[in-house]
Amino acid sequence: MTDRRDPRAPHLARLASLLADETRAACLLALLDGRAWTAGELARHAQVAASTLSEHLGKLVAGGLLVEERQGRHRYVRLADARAAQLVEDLAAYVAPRVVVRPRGLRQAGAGSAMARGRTCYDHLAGRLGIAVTDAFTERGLLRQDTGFALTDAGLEWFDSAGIPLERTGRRPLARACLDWTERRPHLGGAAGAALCRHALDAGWCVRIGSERAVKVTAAGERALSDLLGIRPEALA
Amino acid sequence: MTDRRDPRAPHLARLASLLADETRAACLLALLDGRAWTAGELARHAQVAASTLSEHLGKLVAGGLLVEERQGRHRYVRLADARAAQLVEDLAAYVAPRVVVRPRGLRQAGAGSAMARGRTCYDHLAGRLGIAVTDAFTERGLLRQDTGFALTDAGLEWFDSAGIPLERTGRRPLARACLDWTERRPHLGGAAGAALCRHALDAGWCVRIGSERAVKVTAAGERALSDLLGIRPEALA
DNA sequence: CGGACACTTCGGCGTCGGCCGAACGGTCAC
DNA sequence: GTGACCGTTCGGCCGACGCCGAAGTGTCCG
Repeated sequence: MTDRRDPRAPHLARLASLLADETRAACLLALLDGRAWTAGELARHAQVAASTLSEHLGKLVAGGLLVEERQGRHRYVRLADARAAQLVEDLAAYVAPRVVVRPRGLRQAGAGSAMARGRTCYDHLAGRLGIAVTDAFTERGLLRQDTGFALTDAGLEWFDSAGIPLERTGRRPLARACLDWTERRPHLGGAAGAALCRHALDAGWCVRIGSERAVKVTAAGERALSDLLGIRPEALA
Repeated sequence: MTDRRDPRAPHLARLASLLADETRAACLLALLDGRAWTAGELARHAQVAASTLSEHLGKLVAGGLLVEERQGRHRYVRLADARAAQLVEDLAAYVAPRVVVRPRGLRQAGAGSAMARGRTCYDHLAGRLGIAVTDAFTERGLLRQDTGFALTDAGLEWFDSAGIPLERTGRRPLARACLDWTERRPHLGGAAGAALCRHALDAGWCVRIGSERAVKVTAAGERALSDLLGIRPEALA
């Protein structure tokens, strides 16, 4: 009979109120690409006055969801850390089923379909590329999804033999399921997903397209993915 | 250069706004025990007028986070499903580090310490009891936490030999890490955690204390946990 | 030094939403 | 039926907040 409110309630409400505004939500979703945006870019993206956005950024930074970096007359902001990104992802995944499925005309949009082919999701790979990698991991017994979500011993060896170092620092789990928005299936996130994505960009397996979060697999990338994971180029088309 | 807001933004903001009120947050946290509360119980718990709470419940039900069940002059509400519970858990876990650690006097509160010993977290076990079970699973190679969070083959066999059926229906993962609020460590959630908790209550391994979410391990429960998982009674004290 | 630019601060406007008490309607017990 | 009880609806109050444009501060460049 403790008819006392939970002490977490005020904190929970304050956190949620940060996300409870459509403009701030749009900013956070945009920042899910993991890169740093200037205040001006975000203002244009969200279609509000610069003054309005400045106040929003103040709240998000004060609330700890974003961190800022001042360079000259620019204010760069990005998601504070993997936890913050995970939070936004979780919320977005919850509402994903309610978002209308985009009608895909055959000749639909180059920009949208590039994003659907491959993109980054904070610091790991997503889109058809992310799913193809996750499927390949699972089929080859490197990743176990049937009883949870974890790398297998063979998976650890794969990273080792591929020369991709896994940082087991901090409390971030090695493997974590991240629900893919366009594919509606989980892909590989966590420290392993981040390491793989970093290596893929460093080694030239894929490159960023324009200033957006979309990525494109290179010819070298197709060879590497085929050799190391048995992924056929068609799976990425 | 798509300076178009993400279509998920409005949905995300509306979902977050449901959690962005302190009174509603207190209700959702209370409902995390997985049971159904009447509107009156919640009003007393949250310390607001019945009329105020009625409106809050209307919003939470309309938003799909709660489901209601009318019985005579009572309106029972509970969390809609495991996804909704997971959502509240995720948010609460995010703010957990900011919640002041309760000063534990030696002779501190019977009610609080009973909750710390063992409780339900939506539909699985939490508190020291939940942690003890999770640790035992991990030490005995039934659960893998070092590379993610998943049951092992030995874990599947354990459930089988213990006569606890695992429902692999729906998309709910078998094992999922749920951050324990009092212990600050992950415990076993997901379908396997739910099945284990259900069995523990059905088989009389533990019983609910009063009307709260706290549970107490019985003598039979101590024997069963010792025999099946090697958990010493001292670990539960 | 002067002008263009990026961002912030401020004042003011309008809206939204949480809160209550009072009145109402449905349910149960005697 | 009569009264106690639980929940809902309504009206009204008030504070919080998102939005803008205008003015101000600091930075970069020629």
